[in-house]
Order: sequence, then structure tokens, then C-alpha cells
Amino acid sequence: MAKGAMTAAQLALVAERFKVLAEPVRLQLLQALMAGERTVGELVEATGLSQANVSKHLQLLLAHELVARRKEGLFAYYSLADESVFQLCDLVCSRLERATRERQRRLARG
Amino acid sequence: MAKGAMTAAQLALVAERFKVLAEPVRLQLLQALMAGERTVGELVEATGLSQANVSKHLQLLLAHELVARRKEGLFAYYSLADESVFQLCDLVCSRLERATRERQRRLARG
DNA sequence: ACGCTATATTGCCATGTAGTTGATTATTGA
DNA sequence: TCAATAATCAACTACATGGCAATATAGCGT
Repeated sequence: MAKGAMTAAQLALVAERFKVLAEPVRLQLLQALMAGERTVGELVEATGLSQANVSKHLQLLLAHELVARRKEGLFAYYSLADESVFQLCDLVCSRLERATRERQRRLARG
Repeated sequence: MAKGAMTAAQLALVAERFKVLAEPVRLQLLQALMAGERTVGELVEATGLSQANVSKHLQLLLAHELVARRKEGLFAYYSLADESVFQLCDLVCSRLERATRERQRRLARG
């Protein structure tokens, strides 16, 4: 990665990737896949979302190569295709936790 | 970070953070601040965006504590308040580059 | 061929938000 | 106090997209 400036095109690509991840439902699906590959039906059951909704989100994740698809008979098995997603989540999560801690500390002091 | 499952609330927070970053203009503003604090006017000039537009995006970044604000006379000086953003961008960027490389290699082979 | 099941797709509606324009609030200097 | 500049706010339009309902597609068994 260039330490200096990213081009507008690069920024657009990065923003696009962030946008894919900026949806709780999609994060939920990715998380559900952490345990291994799952069929659409299993993901529907795991998340409580409608089948059409799950399918649509999976299409988007697939288009961005965040998941992979394997068809077998009637079933479509989805699996993770990009482990880096969880590094991103961890980074955000730990940063949010730190912010919360500091907010509380500030509150405690006055 | 918990290795296991994140709660729905945690996922929502993480998704919200991603959403803030899922806008090229905001990434551009953050990048412009890498060199040091800047006034709104300077950011307007650096980005070519309208002043109102820049100001609105800065408000959002400020609300999410990605930037800090210092008022001095007529000017409002904005600066970075969360360096982790660039770690996120770097992760995404390197992942995208790798994907592009692999795509090209696949294309070359057939 | 037919029905049955799993998945995908399409059309629609509601919501969210980026961007513009115009008004409004500070702050400085004359 | 008045004018000029910097920044924010408010109202609006245009567009993208999440979710639902209904329909379509595809593979299996009979």
C-alpha cells in the first residue's frame, strides 16, 4: 500500500467495500459462516430473515467475493472467501470499545 | 475482541462505523487531514466540493469521533481523531490488490 | 411428465442520504 | 454599529437500497 495519497478511484473501491460491510444483516451472515459452509435454508434459520432477503444479500456478498458458492443438488452451499473481513471487524470493534471506555472514564471524573 | 459471536447490537455498531466510511468523499476528507489539521475552507479547496457539503460530512465524522474540531476566531480547524481508519483502508486496499492480481493471473492462464 | 423443494429473481414501496440552494449564526475589523 | 468572511443549518430533490410478496428457475423423486 502506498503510504501517500490514494487516488480517487482507489478511494471509491475502498468505500464500496466498506458499503458492502455496512449492513448488520450481511455481517450476521458472514458471522454465521464462520463455523463452516451453510446452505441458504440454514442461514435463513440461523438469522430469522426471509429467504428472499438472505438470497439477495448473499448475491451481493458473492459478487464482491466475500463468500464462495458451491452448488450440490438442490442446495447451494455458501462459505467464507475473505477472512480479512474479521480483521476489519476486530479493528472497528476494539476501537469502539476503547472509545466507550474513555467516554465512561470521562463521565466518572466529570 | 470475543473470538466467538458478536451480539446483534455489536454488529449494528460495527456496521454503522463501516457506513460512515462507505463514502468516497469522507475518505477523501480523512486523507486530506493526514497531513495535519485543516480549516473547512482549506478542505473545500483541497477536495473541490461545496462548502456546505464538506461541512455536513465533517459533522458526521465529528459525531462519530473520527475527527476532532478546534475553533479559533473565524476558523474551525479539523484534525484526525482516529488513526485506525487508515489501518482499515490499508487492509481493504491490500485485499483488493491481491484479488485483482489473482483475477489477472486467472485470466492469463485461461 | 408431474409435483415437490431449494434457491433465485422481479416488482413494488418505504426509508435514508448525498448534494444543492438559500438563509442564519458567529467573529473580526472598519 | 455595520459590512465582510467562515461556517453551519434548513428545506428540497434525486437516487440508492433494504425488505416483502409473488413469481420464476432448477434439480430431485415418482
